[in-house]
Amino acid sequence: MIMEEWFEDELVRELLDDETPLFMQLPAEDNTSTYSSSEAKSSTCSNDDQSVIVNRLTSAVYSGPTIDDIENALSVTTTTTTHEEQFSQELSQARISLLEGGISKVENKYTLKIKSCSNGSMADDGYKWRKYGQKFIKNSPNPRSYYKCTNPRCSAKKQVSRSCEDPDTLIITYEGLHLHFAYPYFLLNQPQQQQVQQKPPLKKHKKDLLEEFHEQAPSSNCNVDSISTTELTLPKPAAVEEEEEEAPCRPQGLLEDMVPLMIRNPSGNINNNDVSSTNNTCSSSSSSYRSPPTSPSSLSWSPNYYTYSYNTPYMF
DNA sequence: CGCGTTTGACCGGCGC
DNA sequence: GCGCCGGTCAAACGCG
Repeated sequence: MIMEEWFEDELVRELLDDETPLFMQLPAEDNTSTYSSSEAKSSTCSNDDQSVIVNRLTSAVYSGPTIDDIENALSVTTTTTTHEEQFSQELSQARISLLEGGISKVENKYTLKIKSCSNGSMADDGYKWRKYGQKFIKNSPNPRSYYKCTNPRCSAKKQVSRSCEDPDTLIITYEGLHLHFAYPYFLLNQPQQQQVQQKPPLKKHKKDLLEEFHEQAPSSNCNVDSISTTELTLPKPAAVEEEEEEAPCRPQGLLEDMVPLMIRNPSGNINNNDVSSTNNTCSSSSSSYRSPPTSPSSLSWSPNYYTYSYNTPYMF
């Protein structure tokens, strides 16, 4: 499945970025025990690499690509530049590391196993969810809760249940994407937009991007203080910026943003620093919101249903 | 009063 | 066909 491969590559790409997930970042007042996403961040990829990669990934998707186009764009064997070759190797190596680190792909879902907070609330992944159901699962003493992304344009869902083996471990299964974030990359079908897209995106300073993001999401809550730098580094097509009002495509983050970021460390030593940071963001997932919901869109996506199991020594 | 949660009913898939 | 099970819906409820 091409799209699955794309998401998998995205996952690995995220893992290659040494960035802090939104919900792993400390509040502004307390960032001493963990690395700062903006300061300590030292991506393994250069800006040029990232530009090439992002261009490669995005242009392959939203320009109405054929399967061949996507395959060519994503192929680790058909890269033509040394940058891409290097990144492909990194992708492969990181993928291997992920698998060795206990992450497995099962039935197209992202399944995260994390230690819960003492108060029982789940990890804050930076999105606002609405609980729409709860079920008692057979052979499990713990009910499973069902959440939907509150963004009316987003079909992302997640299920939260407690592990039978360890009551402190939450099992969060993400289904689908926060696709509204990706709209800018999927809606550009017009030639001029495509042309713009295929240009290397203009790199803005992180500060500028941060300000831009704040302008876009003024009502975001505390977590906006620590906006995912992944989002910030993603290029925002100029054409989209110009047409944003007419066709609201405000980024809110991809599922790939939070899941792979949560499992940032492919070698499995996601503890200590990151864990301490999650401690401080241990609020209900419904307590934060990256950006206000926008108008509904008919665009929906059949969930790219990935399963990544991840059992960490998290202590929230 | 608005928003989010709770909870029971309903539905569809699957196995027997 | 029937029952089980997981997922979804929607009315009722609670809270700020």
